[in-house]
Amino acid sequence: MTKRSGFYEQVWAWVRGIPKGKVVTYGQVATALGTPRAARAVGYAMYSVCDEDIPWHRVINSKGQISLGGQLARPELQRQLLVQEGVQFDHQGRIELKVYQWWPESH
DNA sequence: TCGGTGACGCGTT
DNA sequence: GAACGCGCCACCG
Repeated sequence: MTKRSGFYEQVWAWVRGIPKGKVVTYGQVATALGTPRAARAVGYAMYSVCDEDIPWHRVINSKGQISLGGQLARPELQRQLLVQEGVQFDHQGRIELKVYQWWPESH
């Protein structure tokens, strides 16, 4: 299966392991995969994702806010999905990373 | 093979 | 604290 050929597969697999009610940053995923500088590639992977099994909405930027801007899905959709899982936003529409950020080694 | 693109991150102003 | 610019890595044509 030529699956490992895609860096995306690794990203999707890692993102799939994010527990409900928690969020992670692009740079964090890149770091977990061994490429802290590949945050952009991670964002690209999210753009390419089309599986509903992947909690792409749990991946946000280091600023704790949603960027997006494409037709794929509006920021309000991601915000709604996160709120539906119990994640709360500030008045500026930002997420408290120190509260909701999840670390696989942080257990 | 090469260039352009993109849901980012960090440093500086 | 916010905004701007450069650099980073991976994928597509």
